[in-house]
Amino acid sequence: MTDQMALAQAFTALADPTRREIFERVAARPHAVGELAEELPVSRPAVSQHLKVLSDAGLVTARPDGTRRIYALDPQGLAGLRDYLDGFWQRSLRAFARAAEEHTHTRQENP
Amino acid sequence: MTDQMALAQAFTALADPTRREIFERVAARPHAVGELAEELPVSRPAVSQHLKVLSDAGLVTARPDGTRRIYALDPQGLAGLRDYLDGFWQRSLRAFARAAEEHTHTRQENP
DNA sequence: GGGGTTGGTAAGTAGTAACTTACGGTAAGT
DNA sequence: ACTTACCGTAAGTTACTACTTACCAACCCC
Repeated sequence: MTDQMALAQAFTALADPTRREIFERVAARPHAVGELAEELPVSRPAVSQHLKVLSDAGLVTARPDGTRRIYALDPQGLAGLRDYLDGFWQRSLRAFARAAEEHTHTRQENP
Repeated sequence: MTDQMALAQAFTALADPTRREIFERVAARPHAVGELAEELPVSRPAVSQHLKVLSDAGLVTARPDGTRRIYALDPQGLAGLRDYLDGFWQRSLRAFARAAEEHTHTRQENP
């Protein structure tokens, strides 16, 4: 439930190109808001709003440093996303293997 | 480049709740379009449009069966998504460890 | 071949989301 | 204390997207 919500938020957050760009830069190394705004073709408030979405999705965290706010990656959020995708991946493969097996049986029974 | 495009499409595809629901049902077992439309609170054309997005993202494939079209999961697309996320995860962890190490050195040099 | 399924596409609409400018609020330097 | 730097939020606009109904094409059964 909550995992589903968090996952949906994560996917939604990473769906937007600008936000994914911000996320990747933050993941590479911590960044202040102004730094990101200088490197990107959007205004600083836009970056701020994107960071809020990423933060709500649990993908990044903010650390105050004077008047600046240093945003860094939140490994927990990324780990959760990865774990869910892994589980989903395994479940899908099982279903796939099962379907293939049934298909083989059908073919053996009706060649 | 192309991987980036595909990844963006995959994230965008899975960002929508209805589309993720469709994707999960298709991943569990192959479905026809009408089947999905019956189980979901949206019309059949809506399901068709969602399936087109998922198909363009390389997440599902369609197999004609008479007048019906059976949609099944595309393991390659899911594998690509998983691999990219894994790579991204490892890169991020490395950057994180590096930053932590530098932070430790700083603290040791300036206790 | 006609009637009945099954699905993809076109056109139109309502809701949402990404962006902008403008403003307020907090911390550091002089 | 006053200014300066940095950031988040509010309000408004534009673009996109998810959905609907209507229509058309392809395939199976009689």
